[in-house]
Amino acid sequence: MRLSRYFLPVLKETPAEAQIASHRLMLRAGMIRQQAAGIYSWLPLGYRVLRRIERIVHEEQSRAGHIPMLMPTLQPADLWRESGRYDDYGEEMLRIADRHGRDMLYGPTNEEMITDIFRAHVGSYRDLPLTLYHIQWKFRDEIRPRFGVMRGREFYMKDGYTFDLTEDDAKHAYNRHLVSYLRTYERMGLQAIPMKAEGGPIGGDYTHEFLVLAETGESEVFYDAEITDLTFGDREIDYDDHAQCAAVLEEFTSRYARTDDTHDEAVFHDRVPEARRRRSRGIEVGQIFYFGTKYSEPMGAVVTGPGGERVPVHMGSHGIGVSRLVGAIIEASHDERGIVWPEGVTPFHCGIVNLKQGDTEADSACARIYHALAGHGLEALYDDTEERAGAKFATQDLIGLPWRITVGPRGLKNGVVELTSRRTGESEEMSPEAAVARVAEIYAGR
RNA sequence: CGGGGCGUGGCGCAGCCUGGUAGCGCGACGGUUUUGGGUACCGUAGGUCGUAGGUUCGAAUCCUGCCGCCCCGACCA
Repeated sequence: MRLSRYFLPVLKETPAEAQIASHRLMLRAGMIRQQAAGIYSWLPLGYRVLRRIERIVHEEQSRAGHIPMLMPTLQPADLWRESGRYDDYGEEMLRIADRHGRDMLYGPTNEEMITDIFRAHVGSYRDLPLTLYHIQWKFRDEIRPRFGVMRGREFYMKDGYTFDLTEDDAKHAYNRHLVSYLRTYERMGLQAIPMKAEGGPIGGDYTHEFLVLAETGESEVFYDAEITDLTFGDREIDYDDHAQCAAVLEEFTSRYARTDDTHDEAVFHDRVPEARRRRSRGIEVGQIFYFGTKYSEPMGAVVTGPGGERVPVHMGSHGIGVSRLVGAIIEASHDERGIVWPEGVTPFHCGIVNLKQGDTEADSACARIYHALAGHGLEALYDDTEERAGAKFATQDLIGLPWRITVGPRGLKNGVVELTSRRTGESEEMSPEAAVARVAEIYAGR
């Protein structure tokens, strides 16, 4: 993409309303624009990141054998009356009436709807296990939205629903989700720690939240320092293997790690030596629940078992806050100059800065590099504007592309361009071909 | 929802207390500058002062209602 033809409304000054780094940087980098309290438009750069995160989520869900679908944002109130949550959810649910006066709501989640779909079409234990998920916009009418997309009212979320015949099978579905989530977050360059949590209005007490450690997190967290040494990496996993998934859950949840909701100071002291006790803050980027028959029973989601008996299915729901992740990643990865995107989610793989637009050598070198990168399947943001070098660098640093190739007449005289890492700030001079090859190598396999 | 604050060109702000016909910086646009970390200078455009009403000869400024936004708390994927 040539910057001169792109839509990237960067701001030099920080809008007054932004209090935390991710919100400030998303506004300054032209990623979002607030339309109402807690409601945002996603401008092209922000939209790219959102889509990349979404794609990673889809890929990892697919790997775990989960089936994508799409449910609507607006739901009929009657479904929620069946589960009893129409009243329980309270003011946080946005209620609407259509022209006929029928009660509708903008869905904050989809347990009722998926249960309705299930009961209409699934009747036998032979159809289980089943995991359906979708990625859709949700709305929770927070009393006080803040922190940009980290705590908006409208948010984009992956929510998956598991249906199993027995509690044991449902626990495996839970474990499988935990494993797939570990992979998902790692691909985004994040360490998200599963912590024992509380059910909240979704219900259920078999649940973990995934938290990214950050000063600006909404939750206070307490954990054993050893847990931050764990990584899932690229280990082989068979998602159908109950024992293997259970072992991963054991590995990642056996150490003390809890949010303030479930924290127990006595247990913390008892189980964790003082030197390893950590108290910090975290951003919740996902949560997994097993809640048994909480919805299947009242809503009649039953199947016929092997012995001919009619039994309510065991369910779980599992969420990843896709839009919130954009903010969380920035909270975890930025510096005083701007965002530092992990390679897995960056909106463009590489920036190209032409220091002397209009110089024949520089222009053609930039064009060659741009096309060579494209040949490797890599997208570059080529700054072909008439700005001064300083302004171009400042913009690059702000929007945080992990790699930058700087091209100018001075270097080209010696046959070199400069490859710079956003994260370390280190630059290296090399031929244009070598720079392209290096960037291609960095992204190989991603 | 309780407490506090703010709405003035795209962004950041001054002006309000003490009423007199709207200003600064950044940005945008047109030039000059030819430039390796937000260059300098000249010029231009852009504002129903959130909104409705009231007081007044006269309201951005004083009064009242409403709307919106932000901060602290409670709440929260």
